[in-house]
Amino acid sequence: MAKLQSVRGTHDLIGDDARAHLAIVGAARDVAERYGFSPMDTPIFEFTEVFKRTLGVTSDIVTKEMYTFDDKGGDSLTLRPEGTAGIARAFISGGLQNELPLKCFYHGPMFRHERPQKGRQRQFHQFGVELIGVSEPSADVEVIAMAADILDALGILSETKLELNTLGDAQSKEQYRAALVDYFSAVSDQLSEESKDRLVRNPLRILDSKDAGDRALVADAPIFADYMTDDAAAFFAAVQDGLDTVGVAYTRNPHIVRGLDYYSHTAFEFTTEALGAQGTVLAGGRYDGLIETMGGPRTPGVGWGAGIERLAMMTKAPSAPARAITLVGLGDAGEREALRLSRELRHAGLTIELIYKGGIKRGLKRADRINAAAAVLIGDDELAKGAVTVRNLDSGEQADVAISDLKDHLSAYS
RNA sequence: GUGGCUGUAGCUCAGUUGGUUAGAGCGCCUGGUUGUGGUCUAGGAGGUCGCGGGUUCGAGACCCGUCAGCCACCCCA
Repeated sequence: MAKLQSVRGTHDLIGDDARAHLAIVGAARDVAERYGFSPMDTPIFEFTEVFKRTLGVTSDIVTKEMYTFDDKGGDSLTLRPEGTAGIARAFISGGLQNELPLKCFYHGPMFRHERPQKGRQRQFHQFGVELIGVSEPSADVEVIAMAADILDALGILSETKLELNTLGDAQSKEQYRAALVDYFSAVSDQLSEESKDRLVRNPLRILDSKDAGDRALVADAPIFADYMTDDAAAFFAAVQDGLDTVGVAYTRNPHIVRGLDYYSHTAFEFTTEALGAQGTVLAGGRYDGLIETMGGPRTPGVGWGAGIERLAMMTKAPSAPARAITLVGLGDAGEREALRLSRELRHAGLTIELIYKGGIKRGLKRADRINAAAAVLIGDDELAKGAVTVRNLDSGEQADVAISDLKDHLSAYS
């Protein structure tokens, strides 16, 4: 590191970029609260075991993408790569089992050691929701409908497509997996190198391969529907019926495979063509086995996570903040009065920008640059009369205003 | 982890087959205007040419390495 620079794949959020993130979180939160979800904030690092156990030891995230380190006490800790595991851990260790259903939302930074590209950073931000303790398909429907409402609130729902799939229950999943291994093993010499690897680690992934040769093989592969239990099929039918009922459009995509091992039944992604290769903007599913896997009581759950950076790339520029009024103090007495007035006027609800140094010219120039609505000139001439000069920066008109009337006069600008 | 493209001023970029003191626009600062912004105008500041090594009489340019950015693969939000 020859030069002071940010760590690869990390990014500073400045001004409008930071504003865009806040706007997305704010909009998502408003919708989530209307659905009866409450905020929840868990630590950004956990014992490594929390993620190893839940995400599946074969997943790429665990095997090569986690920021793991030993702390001074010798414990292995990991910066969270996603949000659900921490929530599940808090659910178990925090005694929340008696408050079912638990409906919560969260947002914050996540960390994954991947090669950066468009829509992908090593530190990125997610907004997510979890609904824990409800095994009915209406929970899946509600959580998906909320996602659609949030995208709509952000004005980008029409640019996305909801893709829906089911992974079935544990039994369906296991039988199908075995069938796939049988099928692909017989033709493994025709598979791409990557898919040969997938065959061992995660055969479902082969279904999602972009390799042309793989795709030809996938076309004749066993289909999941033939291996689904009646219960799993009924559940999926109920979810689809529910989405139809609430009016959320979707397309079936049998090749959607969630990357994290804890998913079962419903899996879904909101995708877009607008962001290049990383088109998934919000994704989630049902994870009925997760909490039990972690050592808690058997408790169902469903939720999703959304990439705030990806959403930000799709939303328009955030609405500009309120136009300010600048206070330009001239001379010692004027500067002191400007300082005093700045606080008084802010208390009155006005957006005040104080000019810290320089004369009137510099003050007005700065006022212009920040797109202020008006400038208040406070100098010896004015103070002698107990007044100030208010200049409308759009029209150029000026008015003498008594200091006692200033608050009322300026309120016309906001 | 693999591959392709790219690193020159605060920003966007130009820089000829390697040649003397590295440029432009925007932005910034100062003056024209001793208390009046935007427009105009005159001037000014600002550069380890990402970093390290090599080739050469001579490197911003060519070669190697490295770091970073972008894009794609992988994977994922």
